Amino acid sequence: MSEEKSNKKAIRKAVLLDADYITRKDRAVIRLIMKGKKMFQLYDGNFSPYFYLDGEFPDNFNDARMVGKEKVKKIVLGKEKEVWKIVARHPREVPELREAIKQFGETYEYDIPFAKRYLIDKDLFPFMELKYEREGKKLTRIISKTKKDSSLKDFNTLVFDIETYNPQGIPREKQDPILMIGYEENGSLPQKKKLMTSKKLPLDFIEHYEDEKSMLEGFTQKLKEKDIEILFGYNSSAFDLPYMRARADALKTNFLIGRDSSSFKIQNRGFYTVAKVNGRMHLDVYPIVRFFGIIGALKITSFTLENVYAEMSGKRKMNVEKMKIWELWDQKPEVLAKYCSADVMATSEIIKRFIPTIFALSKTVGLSLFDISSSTSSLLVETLLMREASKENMVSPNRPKGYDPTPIKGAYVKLPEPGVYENMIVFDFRGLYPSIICSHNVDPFTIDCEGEAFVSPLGHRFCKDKMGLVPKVLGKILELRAECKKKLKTLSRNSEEYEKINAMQQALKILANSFYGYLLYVNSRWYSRRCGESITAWGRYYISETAKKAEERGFKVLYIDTDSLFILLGDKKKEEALSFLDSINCELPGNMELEFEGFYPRGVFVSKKAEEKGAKKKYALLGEDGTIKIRGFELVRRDWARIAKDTQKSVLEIILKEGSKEKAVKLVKDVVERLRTGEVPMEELVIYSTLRKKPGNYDILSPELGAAQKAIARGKKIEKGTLIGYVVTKKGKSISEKAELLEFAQDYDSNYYINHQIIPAVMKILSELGYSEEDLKSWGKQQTLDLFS
DNA sequence: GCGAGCAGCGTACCT
DNA sequence: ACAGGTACGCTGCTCGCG
Repeated sequence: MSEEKSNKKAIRKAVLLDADYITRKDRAVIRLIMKGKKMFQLYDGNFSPYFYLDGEFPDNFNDARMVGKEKVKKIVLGKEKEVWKIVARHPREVPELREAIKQFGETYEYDIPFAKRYLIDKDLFPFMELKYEREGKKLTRIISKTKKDSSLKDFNTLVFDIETYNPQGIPREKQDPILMIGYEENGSLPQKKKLMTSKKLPLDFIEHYEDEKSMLEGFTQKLKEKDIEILFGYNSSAFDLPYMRARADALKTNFLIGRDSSSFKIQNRGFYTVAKVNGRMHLDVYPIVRFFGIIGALKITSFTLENVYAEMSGKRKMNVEKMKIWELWDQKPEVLAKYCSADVMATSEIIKRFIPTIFALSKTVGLSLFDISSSTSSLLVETLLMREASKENMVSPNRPKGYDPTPIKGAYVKLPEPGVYENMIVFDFRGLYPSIICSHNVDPFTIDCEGEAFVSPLGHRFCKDKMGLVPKVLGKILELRAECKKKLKTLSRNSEEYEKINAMQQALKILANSFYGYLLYVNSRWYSRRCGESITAWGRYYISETAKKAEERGFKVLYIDTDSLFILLGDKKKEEALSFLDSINCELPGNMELEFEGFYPRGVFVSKKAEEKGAKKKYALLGEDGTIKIRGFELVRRDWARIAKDTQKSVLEIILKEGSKEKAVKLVKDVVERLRTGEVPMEELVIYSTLRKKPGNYDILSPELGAAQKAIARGKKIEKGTLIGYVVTKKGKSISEKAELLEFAQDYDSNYYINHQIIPAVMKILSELGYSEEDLKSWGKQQTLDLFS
């Protein structure tokens, strides 16, 4: 039976992937990106843009851009009201029409993208399988929808990476050719790894092309032939794709990678620019990895492909000097080929790790994979809330116009007494803020109500009888996550099902943890200072109450930070601490729960620099299995030289595991000696720091800015956001004068590294083990070097 | 004109 | 372009002294 060109009504099934809209005869038509056996498009012309007005029109009001209006009953800012639903002629006219109408009252939901509006109104989510009726390419009716358990393996995927000639260091797209295109289809099957290039190389994965032009054309052809549905790259939106298109232009050919033989469009989305390809999903892994970094799910300091792969897998991938790629091509092209191939492999590994969570987020939130890939956590929460608001017949609130810039009072952090301790137990509240929100019905529209209420320590009242939208949505997320966790226990690790549910669980965790921040984010629709400050006030209340009760039970509370509690076991048994835990949990409201985090035979808290007081957020704990948990120390910071970090780490390990001050001092002495004799390689002396502003916008000349300025003078391109890796050299007075990028540094200032890096990093810890104040002072005043000679 | 002392800029970290 | 709490190095200013 032929499906083509049939104008008869037909019933079909296919999976929804994304939606956007096109304009036909001045009308906006929704375009659904679907996948049956193949990806295709379906059109729905029966949907119009609209927004709401809470106010009254003058009788004679007329506007050609307004094609309809009706009174509807809605819940607006928590109150039931009659408002006007105003239907616009075309989405692009909505802003203008709203301008014309806003004088008559408060307008709402005028800034929701049209396709997003469609998905929300129809309650459609990506990866739903739709059973629908169509006439040709027109969708006439959705008969049913079911959530589909799609994952990466259901798609034809291609991961790619290009290498370019760069005799000037940075490749120039008008003249420097693309040398190779490495790619891999459908996961990491070795036989699917290939490399397109114009040199004939004795490697089994080479696909030879006559020249650069035919290689580019071959790539486009490949996407078509293999019917690629998801195209992955690393930083491909900013580099690979634009470069390929520029080369195609220069070579007078096309770069039409879309299913409809279009090219791609660069979209600016907040932080990131992403390249949108029609009819295929292009997903740039770089912004995805950045997202995981920003929310703290991936704790790394640099987001280069090399570093992400190394940190994620613990393996090192083959690397080459970027500046010398052109030389490799000329002299050792097979090395370059292997490198390119290694980049593809690394990208592919990163995809395996992160894309399942992106799928889970997409299914849960209802944004397409492409949208999720450039999303922020606030957008995720907001989309969830808007969808639920729509179901509850609520109008989504507008973003706040003005706000109080003074921050609200946040978490409680207890000042620790510096010292080395034995036998500590750490408890923490499981999802403290999310559980407070749900257990106390914290919502911008349940606040300050009459009647029964949860009263926050600040006196804000959250009513008990009407559940707010925020706790309702968050509660569902928490419930779903609990179900996932339960199911995971019944599954064997490494199974496909486990992976999928684990990814879902991770996605739900990301979402749950984003609600508190969202409520205080100044551009959020549900912004509420009073909710935010109530949450932290409850947080402070519960953690300090718990500490108080621990003290009453005879435990010494060493340290508290936000939701975690460090207690000293003293002469008590572990069981006693655990029964204390139970007693706390009996009294906690709702889904709040204190958890046993761990037992630590030994731990160290240090004092603040140049002060007797303890330092907060800086400690090291030795676990029962011998692992050491380190927080806040210089050694976890990227703006300290590796030599200092490594030394500090060794000192910590010696102190915690062996308790030997002498051994630690000996080690420090050796390092100082190596520094003094110039044996330490430059790489261990690099200090990394980001220029968060434009180089010209600083009031103060910091070392990293000094290094950057000198590099700029030598023709390097350095802009806002660049990570500067510098070495402190001998030349100059101030540190900023001495600082040079690693690549330009000729020598290093051993005095600086000894007195400003090694000594401060280790003295803190050593001083907790018997170094007296006198020792400390004499270290500071005397020639530091003498002490070590 | 110069060094000591200090405030505040700036970054990265913790939960 | 999700929050607030915190440490701390460095710069560049003020101040006191000469």
